[in-house]
Amino acid sequence: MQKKRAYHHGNLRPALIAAALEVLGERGIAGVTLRETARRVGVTHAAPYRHFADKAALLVAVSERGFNELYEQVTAVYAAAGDNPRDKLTAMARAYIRFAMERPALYRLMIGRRRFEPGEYPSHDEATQKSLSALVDTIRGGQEAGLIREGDPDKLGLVAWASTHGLASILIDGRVQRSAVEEAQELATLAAETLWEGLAKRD
Amino acid sequence: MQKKRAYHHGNLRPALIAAALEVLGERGIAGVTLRETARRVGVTHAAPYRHFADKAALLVAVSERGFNELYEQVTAVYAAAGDNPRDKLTAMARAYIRFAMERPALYRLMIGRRRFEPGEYPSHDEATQKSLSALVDTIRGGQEAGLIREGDPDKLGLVAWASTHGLASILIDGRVQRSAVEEAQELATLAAETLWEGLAKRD
DNA sequence: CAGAATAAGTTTCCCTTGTCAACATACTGT
DNA sequence: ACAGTATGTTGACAAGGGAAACTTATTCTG
Repeated sequence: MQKKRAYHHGNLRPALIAAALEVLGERGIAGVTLRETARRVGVTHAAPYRHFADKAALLVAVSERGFNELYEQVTAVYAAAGDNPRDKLTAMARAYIRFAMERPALYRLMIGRRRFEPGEYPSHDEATQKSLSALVDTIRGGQEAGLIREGDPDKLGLVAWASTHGLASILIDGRVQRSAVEEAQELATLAAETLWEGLAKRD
Repeated sequence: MQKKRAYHHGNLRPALIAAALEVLGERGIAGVTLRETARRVGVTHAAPYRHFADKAALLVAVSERGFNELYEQVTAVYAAAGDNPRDKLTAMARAYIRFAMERPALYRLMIGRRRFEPGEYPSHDEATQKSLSALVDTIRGGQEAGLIREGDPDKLGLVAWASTHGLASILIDGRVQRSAVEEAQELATLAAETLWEGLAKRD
């Protein structure tokens, strides 16, 4: 069944998302073009409009997939790490940084200036939220265990996320030389530990 | 002298930078177009090429200006804050966040994916470095005063910068509701204090 | 099972943009 | 004055996003 690809592709939407992801990896975010994406799937440049309102919608879909993958990776290490909130935090930071380092363009797409109003793509919002929940959970857990100081867990979570995201962002944008994944992991650990100390409850 | 604008503009280069900065503020980074910029200055669409190799070069020039302004604002509060490194750090973080909140598109341009190879625009590299020096200086100062733990000041500075930049980035990309400048300042303070605690030397 | 809807692609067009080449004009130094 | 050089202008091109009109498959009804 050589899938001669009749008039109808069959499942163009996911195919487009995959192709866009591919282009994203090869040429970066500015290199993602509706036409090139369509080309790769073997369809004309206007075909995508049957599945996405516009280019932004396609990018949002790609971004959403990215968040889902990030979620999986982060929760995996979250579960694998011991009960110690500190270890969980460090493990998550490392996984987060690793994700960003391995797929910089995707990460930038996900985290960069949002291309839509909140509520416009509910499933994307949801995927974003999910990805961050483990972090806030950890902080809440640390507070309950008396290890982390009092304070709105959402705000503390924001601070925690910010420091990790900031490091990822700086690393992938090459504003710093040490951009090898391994060294990045060290820095992730350093940042996570610094963060933990900063959040810790003082006796 | 109505500056009928003869054939020669006179100082097109700075005018273009200013115009681009204006467009950047109004329409965001994607809205900055060579043609629109030229239009605002009252010059034809190809004129900019006499002063900038391409669009990227213009954006780099704008970014450089941004870094110089950031530098001024940060060093101003750095100097104004007392001798206490902790206060200096907090003041700088607040100034940094304020800058980003007030000119989000410019900040994104400055800090986003770099559009050139290191060394390609030396003066830009320099402006970037300068802007961050105060931060590393503060950390070094804190170490000398025995307030901050040992460790490579550059690495600690990177962590410090990361947490501030991360917060700025999250705030301006609207991934969080509280985006008013005032509330952002509170978060900046929280982040800076957390950071300080994380960096502090334990007895 | 025959149509009629409808979904999914395709062709054509249009407009904007970045960039380049060829041409025009103002300034500068001699 | 005038050649040479900056600095602008015109015109052309290709690539992209997007819209409209047209074409095929699929699917749903009676």
